[in-house]
Amino acid sequence: MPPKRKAAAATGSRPPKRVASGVNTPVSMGSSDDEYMSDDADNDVHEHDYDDVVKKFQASSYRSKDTKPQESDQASRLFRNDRDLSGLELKPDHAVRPLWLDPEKGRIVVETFSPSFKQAQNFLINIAEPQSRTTNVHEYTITAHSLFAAVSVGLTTDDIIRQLEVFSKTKLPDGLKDFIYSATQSFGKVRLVLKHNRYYIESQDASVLQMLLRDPVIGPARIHETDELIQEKAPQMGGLVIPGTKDAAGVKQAEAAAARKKAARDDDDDDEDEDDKKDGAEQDMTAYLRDEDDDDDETDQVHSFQIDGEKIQAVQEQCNVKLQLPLTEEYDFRNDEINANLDIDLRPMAQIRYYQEHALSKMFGNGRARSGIIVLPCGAGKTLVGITAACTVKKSAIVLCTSAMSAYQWKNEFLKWSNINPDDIAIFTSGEKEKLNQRAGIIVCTYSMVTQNTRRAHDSQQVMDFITNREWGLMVLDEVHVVPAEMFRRVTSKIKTHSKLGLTATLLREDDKIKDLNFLIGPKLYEANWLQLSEEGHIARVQCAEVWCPMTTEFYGEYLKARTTNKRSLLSTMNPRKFQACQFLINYHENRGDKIIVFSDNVYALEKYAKRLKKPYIYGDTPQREREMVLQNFQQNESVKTIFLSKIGDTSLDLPEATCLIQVSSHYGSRRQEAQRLGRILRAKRRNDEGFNAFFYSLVSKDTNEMYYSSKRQAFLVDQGYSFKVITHLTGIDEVEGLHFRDTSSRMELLEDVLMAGEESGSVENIQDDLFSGRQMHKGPKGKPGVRRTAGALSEYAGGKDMAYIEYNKSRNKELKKNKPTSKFFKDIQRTNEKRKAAAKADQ
DNA sequence: TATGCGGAAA
DNA sequence: GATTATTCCGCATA
Repeated sequence: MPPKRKAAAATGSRPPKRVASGVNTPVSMGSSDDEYMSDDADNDVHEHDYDDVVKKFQASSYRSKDTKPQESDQASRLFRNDRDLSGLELKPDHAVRPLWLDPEKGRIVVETFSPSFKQAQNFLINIAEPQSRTTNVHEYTITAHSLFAAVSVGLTTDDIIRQLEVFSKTKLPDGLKDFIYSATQSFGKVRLVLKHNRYYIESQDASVLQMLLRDPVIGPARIHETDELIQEKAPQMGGLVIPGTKDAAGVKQAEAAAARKKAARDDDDDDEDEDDKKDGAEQDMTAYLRDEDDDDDETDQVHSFQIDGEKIQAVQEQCNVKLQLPLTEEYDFRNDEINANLDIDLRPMAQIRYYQEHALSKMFGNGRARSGIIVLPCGAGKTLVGITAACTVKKSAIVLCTSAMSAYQWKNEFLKWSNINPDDIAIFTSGEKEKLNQRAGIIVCTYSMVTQNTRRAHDSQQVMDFITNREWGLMVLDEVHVVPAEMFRRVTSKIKTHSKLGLTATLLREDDKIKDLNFLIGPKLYEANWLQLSEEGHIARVQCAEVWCPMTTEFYGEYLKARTTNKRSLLSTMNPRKFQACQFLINYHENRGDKIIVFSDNVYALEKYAKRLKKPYIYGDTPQREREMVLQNFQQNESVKTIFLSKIGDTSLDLPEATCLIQVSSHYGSRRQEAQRLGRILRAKRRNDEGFNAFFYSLVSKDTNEMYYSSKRQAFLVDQGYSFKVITHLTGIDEVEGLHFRDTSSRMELLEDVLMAGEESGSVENIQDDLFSGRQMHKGPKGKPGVRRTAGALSEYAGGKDMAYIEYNKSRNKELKKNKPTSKFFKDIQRTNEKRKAAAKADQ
């Protein structure tokens, strides 16, 4: 039975204000939070309702593991027929409405061919998680987090309900409605603020704070100044101009500021919708955004208590995940008198694109800086978004990136797009430690520099102190999908910042940590549609294809015999037919005038392919100088049309010349890697040429594991709307001049070579063998390719010995795991194992 | 230049 | 269904 909702409730009417006099005032969350509850006596009933609804939806859509359905529910489920949509009457004009709502799962299906699709999409992107986007139908899910994101960008509960109602083909199911009401009630009530280098939890409703203080995690995190809550006047706000927007470029600031408030809200719909004719129903839709400032102006008092900066993450997690009461982080930077202003503005030449403006207006929509994540495809101008954000806040900013190289690029972009004084921006990496003397400035550094926990070089310690001891206005986290990792998440607790902006192209990880970003950084504020951007010419159009290469009989025979996955993957990568396909494609595209990048994760294969085709290649061990030389030649030298890259090239290598991409081997099924590789060619310089197309080939050996991985990897891109063509035969491949491995003997030669390499990387035998032969390991990538070896009696001995070693560690692992099953611990054991192995090797 | 650490992945 | 174990890569430091 769906929980009842109190009718009077609905609209934004404010609950009677409660101000607790002391810590001891008991208060229940249900009552204090519930705007439509006026009667305290009903508390229990309502609390139950709330739980029930939330649980129901969590169970189905968000965290199915955490909730056990009640037994009564389970039974009733059997008799109920939820899939029967006959109860949900279609509206008479359902044909023009694009949404199907699944009441049970919080799932929303939108028809892309509907006349109001664009509007619906714009709206859905705010309130729901995209699940898949295919040609005719896109699928979204409403979760507590997606609703939080919606509320954070300024939508009210009513807005959400009303819009859903308008777009839906059916009457809005009560269950869904209740869920939205329940979940959104608590949002935006509690803020995390940074003042004078201290963190405070702040709310207009003191009773909520009292409730938080009784929480076993949050309570102990409090720093007691007094037992009383702090009370102060709530800040006021005014208009704001984001630099680089049409408004800012134009006339007077004052005028613009006034207009801006309106524009920030209307933009959402108007920009793309101009081409659509609006009927009555749709006009409703554009009027939904409320005046966000109203809420805050009504109240003049806020209450707060201080919490330990060290425990921020735990508190945030507790609030977000356990209590369903996410902490809002908003930085009222214009009224920040304490931190020095930074003299920075966008150069007049910098005109930001509409989707960048959209993204930024989500962030600054109410005149303050909200923390959150912006998702844009590679090459769509993430950097410029970050820079514009910094120019809006005009306070000290810290930019974190994954590599030293990208730190360097960030600095250059800042100098290019903004008028910042070169003295006010510094790079902090192991290679470069520039000093920043000003009161306000920008530091660009790598994640690892900040997260380093072991002893530091002297000067690096100094800079680190400088970073940790001050208050930052804005922290930009580039490639934010790396942050959930155990190590990297430390940055958010170490550095004190008022607002955080996460940037990424692929909000994906293969583990389930991505949702941690919700409390580590903030909700997702904006996500662009790849296909739409490429249709509009902001990123390149891409033809994706999967080339199926049959295995040669010799190779497939060995493939079936192979024991280790290692050997198997090597065999399928080195499949001569695949090599030929690669050669053919390179040949074909070089003649077309394309610049080609070939990716191979396997270093051995990379080297073989590149050497045989006489192309330059770069992998991890390639010295910096050689890298630069190769890259520069690729960009500028006509005769260098193709380069080979290992996974070194996955991220943050800017190669705007590349127009064609061939993937030879790609370990495993990482969707993120696939997407990021595709990103390498999205910024192709020639993308705006008439009829220009970039190409993305994935070479797959038939009937091997690669087939399975390949489909997994493509999942993300397919969801983004890319379609993969399958090519089973490359016409004209036999006419290629100098095609390798035409005859059996050369193929056998290759096979032998591969088998030997396979054994070597198969790990065990070669160690002994090498010592036996008395030869030094060939210098190469971690001793992989090179010296030839045979396996014999000795290697059996070695293998046996090694097995004993492995067994030993296995049991030890188990033992240790009993005591402390954390993955961190497990990792440490692995490390010591590896070390021991290396030591054992050295001993002999 | 070599070492060690941490991350990503099925 | 949770767990596993190996490989490569990049950064920071000595």
